[in-house]
Amino acid sequence: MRGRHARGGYNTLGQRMSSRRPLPLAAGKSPVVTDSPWRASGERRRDRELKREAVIRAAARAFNHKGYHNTSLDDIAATLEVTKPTVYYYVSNKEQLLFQCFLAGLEPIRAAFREVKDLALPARARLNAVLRHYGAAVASEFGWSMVRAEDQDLSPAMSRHIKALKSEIDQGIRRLIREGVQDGSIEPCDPKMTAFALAGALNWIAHWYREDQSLTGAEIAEAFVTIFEGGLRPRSASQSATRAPLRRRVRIAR
Amino acid sequence: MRGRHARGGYNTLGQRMSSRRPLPLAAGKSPVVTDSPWRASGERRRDRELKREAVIRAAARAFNHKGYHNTSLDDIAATLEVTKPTVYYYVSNKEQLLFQCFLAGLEPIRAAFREVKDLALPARARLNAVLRHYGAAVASEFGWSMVRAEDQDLSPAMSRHIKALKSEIDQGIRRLIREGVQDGSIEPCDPKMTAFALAGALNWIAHWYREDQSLTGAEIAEAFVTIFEGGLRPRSASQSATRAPLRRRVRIAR
DNA sequence: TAGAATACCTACTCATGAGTATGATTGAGA
DNA sequence: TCTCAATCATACTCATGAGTAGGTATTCTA
Repeated sequence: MRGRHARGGYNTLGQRMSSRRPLPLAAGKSPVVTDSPWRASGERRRDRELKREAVIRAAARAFNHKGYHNTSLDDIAATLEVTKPTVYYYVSNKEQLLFQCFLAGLEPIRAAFREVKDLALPARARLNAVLRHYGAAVASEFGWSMVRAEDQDLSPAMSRHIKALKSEIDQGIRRLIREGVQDGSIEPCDPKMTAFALAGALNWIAHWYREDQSLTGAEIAEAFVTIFEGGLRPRSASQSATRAPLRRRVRIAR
Repeated sequence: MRGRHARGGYNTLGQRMSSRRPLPLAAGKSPVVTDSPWRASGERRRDRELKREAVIRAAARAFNHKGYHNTSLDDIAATLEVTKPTVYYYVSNKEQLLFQCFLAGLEPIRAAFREVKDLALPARARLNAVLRHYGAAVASEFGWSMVRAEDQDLSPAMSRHIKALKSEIDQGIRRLIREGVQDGSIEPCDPKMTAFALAGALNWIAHWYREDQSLTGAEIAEAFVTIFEGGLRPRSASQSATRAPLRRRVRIAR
């Protein structure tokens, strides 16, 4: 039932589609909105997988825009210009829908880990590459489903499943950090806390990206990586860090 | 039908608020009072403000535990061992309830800004102090309401209100970063992106803190500040980052 | 001690939305 | 062309939960 989700179908999901009618959410930089495979012509076409993906993508957009609980399956159906039973024809229930969105968003991150696995680079560089993909994924239309979906909304079984997948990513990041500390490319640190900090900063993109799309997800990730790498404390040889000029004790007018 | 909650189950998270006056409740770290003001004795006491705060605290715990949409006002009432109309006697509606939780969580952060305002310290030190309070607030029982509450769940007016309050915090962080860059205590950087990264990492605590309470919120914030300050790239002169040992080279990409 | 104000409860209304039973229609293969 | 499976719609069921109407009990006050 959920067999073919990750095989090769979703790598195109996050990026390009075309449309004629502007949908509620303006999907960012790339001038894109989807049109449903239904609207195309009067005929009833048989493209099960294509339509199924369209349903998932429409759901992702709706969740991203209104949240999971404020999105009804009637809404999603209306977006696609079909009716609710049609949606249920392609997906078993709302929870599955959210889960599929989650998987679609997660896949590029897992791909990034695989891609980086055998690269002849210090671990910090490999970590950075993963983080860039991570940021792009979180800023994608599936970002909400990956990041903001609450495990309380899911059945226990599915909650466990999602937690396992998230944990896999988390462990991957920690592992890269550990390797970096070992090969000297990363300053010694607590891998667990560092992973939390990095992933948190990136995950949070899903909370504000809709408001401010002046940068792409990858660009944001790039900026974050720069910040994390350098650190806030000045690196200049002057060592002004510990002896920065003190302020005068005055109130500064706002 | 949702099962009833155990009566004394939430003690470990409990926090006491300064039961003073109509002042908003704060997410301090003082020890516990879990009992609802109702079940104390058979008599019907008249402590409107105290009871109101108990309602808000119970709501915060429930939201934190099950999410906003999965928490009914009947649930909250059951926790307090009263009925739903009693809850409505103290708060006008569910949205207000969430808003009050939000305010309760936010207050300590605003207080931290005020507290730090006139300190004779470099801006980086003042920023760190704020971030520590920030982390503690996010890990408090009001953390969920501050961080994970979706603006889609709120009326437009209230959404604007909350956004304004959040923006105030954001601007405060950016300001401290700018000051730090000017007084030389912070490495030159983009204040906006840096603020996003810092706040994001800290906000994310609200997503995982329930699962892992091995550290207090302040301790987590402390660890994060250390990471942020130092940066990932090694500072020791001996270990040049760009010259870290390469792994076996299998493939070169990107 | 008799109102009056406060505090609380029982028992509703009503809207929403997930999910389905059932039947109609269409496309593809024979 | 004829059939059957795939596709899709109409029109429901049913559970949940926000919010309320109206009454009861308790405490305060004059």
